[in-house]
Order: sequence, then C-alpha cells, then structure tokens
Amino acid sequence: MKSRPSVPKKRAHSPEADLEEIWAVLKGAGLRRTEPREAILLILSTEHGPFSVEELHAKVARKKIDLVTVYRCVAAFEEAGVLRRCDFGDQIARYELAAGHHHHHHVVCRSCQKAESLDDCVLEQLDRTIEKMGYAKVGHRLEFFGVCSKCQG
Amino acid sequence: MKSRPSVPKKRAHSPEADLEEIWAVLKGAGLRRTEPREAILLILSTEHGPFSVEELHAKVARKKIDLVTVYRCVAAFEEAGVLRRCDFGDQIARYELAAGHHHHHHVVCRSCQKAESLDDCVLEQLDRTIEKMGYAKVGHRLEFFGVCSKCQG
DNA sequence: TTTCGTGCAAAACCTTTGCAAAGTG
DNA sequence: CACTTTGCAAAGGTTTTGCACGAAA
Repeated sequence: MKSRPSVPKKRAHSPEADLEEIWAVLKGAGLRRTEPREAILLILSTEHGPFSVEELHAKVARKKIDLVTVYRCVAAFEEAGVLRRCDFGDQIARYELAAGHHHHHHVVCRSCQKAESLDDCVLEQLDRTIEKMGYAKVGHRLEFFGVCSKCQG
Repeated sequence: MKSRPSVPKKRAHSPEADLEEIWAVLKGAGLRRTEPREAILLILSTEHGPFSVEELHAKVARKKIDLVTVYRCVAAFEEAGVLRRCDFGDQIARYELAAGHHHHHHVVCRSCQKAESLDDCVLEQLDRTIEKMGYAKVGHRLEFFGVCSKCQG
C-alpha cells in the first residue's frame, strides 16, 4: 500500500521503520516520547505475539519501569489506535501492535497460552449481516483454541 | 432418567422441562439440589442471555444468597457442562445455559452489553484447518460487537 | 515554564479460599 | 449419618486512582 522509496537498508516491517510510524501516530495523539513508552513499544515491535501487561512488565524489568506505568502506556496506546487488545478468555488483557498488521485472529494454545496469528479473516461479510440486524459500529472478536503440538507430548 | 410423574403440563423446552433435564445432569455429576442452585438455574432458564455473576446475584437477591455461592454454583455448573461461559472482552465472565442450545455466538451491544444469539456457526470447518496446523482439542470463540438500535438514539 | 508522565502507595474490582455451621441424600 | 453446600470473612490477583516529583516540549 505504501512505497518506501529511499530507505534501502530497512526492510518493510522492520522494527525501526514501524516504530517511527507508530511514534508519528502517538505524537498526533499528543503523547510524549518517554523511555518507558519506547521500551514497551520496542518489545511489541520486535517480539510479536500478544503480551499481557505483566509479561510486558517483565520484559522491560531491567529498566525499572513500574507496573502501573505499563498499564497506563498500553491504555494510552490502545486509545491512540496503535495497540489492539486481545481477549483469550482467561480474564487477562493482552496487547499486540495494530499498526501495519491488518485485522486478523489467533490460535491460542490451551496449555501454554502462546498465540499464533491467522492471516485472513472471512467474517467481514458477516459484519454486514449484523449491521442489517440494526447494529452500528460492528466488529467482531474471533479466537481459536487448541493444544499446540509442543504441549501435546 | 428423571421421574416427575405428576406434572402433566410440560412442553418440550419449557423452563420446567429444561430444568429437570439439567438436574439429571447435575445429579449425575454428584451435585445436590439446593435452594440457591434452583434459584440460579431458574433465572438462567427463564430469562436467557448470558448473565454475569453479579447480575445473577442481583436477580436472586431476595433469596439472600451470598455472592460467593453464586460464584461456586456457576463454577460447578460449568464443570458439569450445564453452563457455558461467555467472554465479551470486558474481563467479566458471563454464563448462559448450555443444555438444549447448540453451539452458537453472540452479538453484544457496545453500549448496554446486552447480547443476542446467532443461530448458526460457519466455523466448524475452520476448526479442522486449525487441527491440520497441529493443534488438538480445537474450538473457537466468536463474538460480534456493535451498538444496538436502542442505544443509537 | 507549562504540561504531561512516572513512581509509589493505596484503593477498587472481580474472584477465590478457609472454615465452621447448616443442609442434603 | 456422611458428605456436600452455604455464609461470612479474609485473601488473591489484576487493574485503577491520587498525588507529588520528575521529565518532555
């Protein structure tokens, strides 16, 4: 969709490239560039797979960032549209980058909770059906659950 | 299975009929028939639509049933396979009767959280695809969200 | 400098657990 | 009677809020 003409060494979807785009959005939302936020975004853009707030906190642990700060950051990021919240039914909120990636769903291991992404979604048409039922701002949440091969042994 | 000899007036799917079937299952699971449990099941079989534990508690309020009891009851019912847990992404567990109804999904109002059931599910075939990816015990969770007509005014 | 973000502490919130008393089969 | 279930109190775990200090623009 977008061309990236004069930046030879960055592949499309490189963490650095994504991060700059993201920071543009965040700036537009009036959010300042701080160390905790950079650390959190770095995790989310390098390792990808939805992470709970606690997992994020653990991953930025050596930076001595408060758990509360992580909560506030992901909340701000979600509101800015940069993060997507995923619910896997265990009452724990998980977040993944929304930018760059399009709408998709996950397969979640019932044992280790690790999530894998599914590329396409065949449900957009169903959203239209729901709209015809009288609903506005329609969207959907779809997750598959199973026991992954690693956890079957 | 169940003997309710002297109650002639049961249609199939009447609340009373459903309740007797349910109690048969619960008995089989070793669960005793108590007043709190009857009250909770009555709510779930007459009004239908997934309810949170707190909503259930409010609905049986005049019976002076403890919140904790409601938690324990729905947990026991879910384990017995009589209730199905629904997650609408707001970190609150909601329950609806599983018995009699087949696998289905919901449309949830983003404003009032009221849920409507969708009859059919086209995703069973996708479960097979996930199995081919190496997952066992595959299932899925699908919910649609929107603003219902009542909440649009 | 003015506004926003952070850390710390404490609270709010939903849910679970322990235990003695009451109820069920 | 043996056993389960309840109520109450208290704890657990995740998330939110208040406030003073520190950092960004």
